[in-house]
Amino acid sequence: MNVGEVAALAGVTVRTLHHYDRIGLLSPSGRTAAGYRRYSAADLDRLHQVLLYRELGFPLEEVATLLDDPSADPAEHLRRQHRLLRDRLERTQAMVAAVEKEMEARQMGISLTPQERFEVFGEHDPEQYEAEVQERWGDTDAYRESSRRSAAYTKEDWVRIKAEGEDLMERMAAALRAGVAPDSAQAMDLAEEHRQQITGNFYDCPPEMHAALGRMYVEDERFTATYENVAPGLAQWVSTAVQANAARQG
Amino acid sequence: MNVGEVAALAGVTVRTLHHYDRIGLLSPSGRTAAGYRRYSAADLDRLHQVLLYRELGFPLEEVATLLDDPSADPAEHLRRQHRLLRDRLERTQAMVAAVEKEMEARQMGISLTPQERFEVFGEHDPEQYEAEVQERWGDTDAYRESSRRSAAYTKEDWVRIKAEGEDLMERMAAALRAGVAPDSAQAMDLAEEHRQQITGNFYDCPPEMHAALGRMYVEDERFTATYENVAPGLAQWVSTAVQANAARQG
DNA sequence: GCACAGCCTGACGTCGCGTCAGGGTCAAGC
DNA sequence: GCTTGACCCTGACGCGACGTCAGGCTGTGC
Repeated sequence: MNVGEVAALAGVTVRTLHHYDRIGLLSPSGRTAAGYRRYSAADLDRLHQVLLYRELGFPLEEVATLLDDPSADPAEHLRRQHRLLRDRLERTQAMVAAVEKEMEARQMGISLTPQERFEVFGEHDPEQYEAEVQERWGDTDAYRESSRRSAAYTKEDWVRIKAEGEDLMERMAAALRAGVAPDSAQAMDLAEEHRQQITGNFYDCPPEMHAALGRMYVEDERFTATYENVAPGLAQWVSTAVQANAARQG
Repeated sequence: MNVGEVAALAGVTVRTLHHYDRIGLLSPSGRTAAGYRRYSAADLDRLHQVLLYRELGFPLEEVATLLDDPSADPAEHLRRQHRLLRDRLERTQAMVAAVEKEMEARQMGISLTPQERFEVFGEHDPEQYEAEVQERWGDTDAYRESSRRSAAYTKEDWVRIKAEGEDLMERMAAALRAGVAPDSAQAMDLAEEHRQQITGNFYDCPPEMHAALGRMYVEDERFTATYENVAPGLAQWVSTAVQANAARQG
């Protein structure tokens, strides 16, 4: 195959292939009399490896040493790629969860600390800056309160959404006080309404995602506090209802 | 907060913050008398947004226009980030699946086409090279079908498929050890079962294609090794049986 | 008052290509 | 046999997003 064909097949530019040739990362196994690059099936194979490692963030020089390592058979590359991809999957999931948490926090009128927000980036020691931040941003509650107000009163939409959320939470609290079991149909309906509210106002939230969110309500003290503030035991009640609803749907 | 502290908190270098200041992407809201950069909570907020969009592959200039767009409220950024992250999640999952597919294929002695391997990269026009693929790699429909079916496979499917394959191989080895002739009806039945297995699990494999596959078992050392590992002489035995079966059917 | 960590502003280097410029090649059609 | 247009070649410069000094000012603890 010629460069153009390979480029189109692999989804890269011709210039990229030229570059890889120049730096010795991927030199086509043949040339025509006129000097045209000719790529063999083995070359395509190598290109595939190159692109995978590149996608995983390796600098090209490192990719070359990896692929030229004679002690590494293809299966080893597959295993490594698999491991790295799964790492990445985990990280992306963590980031998705972080964004969802932030959305949820906004809806509930609480604001996360900078530490929480940056948690998903780089693996620094979470303890390290905690004291300092406390000192600088003052009492975290006050800081949150100020953020809450500014966030709550800027947009009208926001007010409506928040009102809907509070209305639902009130009805959930009422159900709890009335002794409705969290795994009853009525509780699950309320949970489903909660899911619909998220889906309608924020992002598509399938049942499993909702279940994960529900777990957060009891695991994260700030969410717990918000619910407990409305009615004691509500966090656990909602969490159970949400998960029961997810199980019902799944 | 000073640059160094912000840098440590956010997991970036001081130089990066200098850079963001220089290009006007993130200028700290204050400076000390000595010219030290001082970052406020709002600056951290913006930095967080910047890092998220950067992670998602946006060039910095575009990040600036996104964040400076007065018509986009925070919730809109969250929704966009959420959408993009979920896209990325899907893509990564597809890549993981592709690597797993390659691993399983290797173990089963089936090798994938370059097209299948590159599928996960860039969204090139699938029609574009169809003719060429047809010419070079054989029947397109068969390969497309293979991709289609494989795409839907879960991990359990793979386990099952692999187990079926191993079971059949074991019975073939037993037949070989029992002295069953490779061109006997019994051997041909086993070969036919092999063909059905491919057709059921991967792609429609008519007898002629199966015969070609059979030839590969002795011609390609990778396939040969897989079979010979189970029982000496098995590669040749299977190859003969497969071709006898194809002749019987044709 | 001094050591030493931390901050500043240039300014040049690097990586992974993008993007011309200037020129040869190849298959098709007239 | 000649043109046309798509494709290929090799420089060579440009660019984005920083890394990495260099040379000098600042702020804090002993």
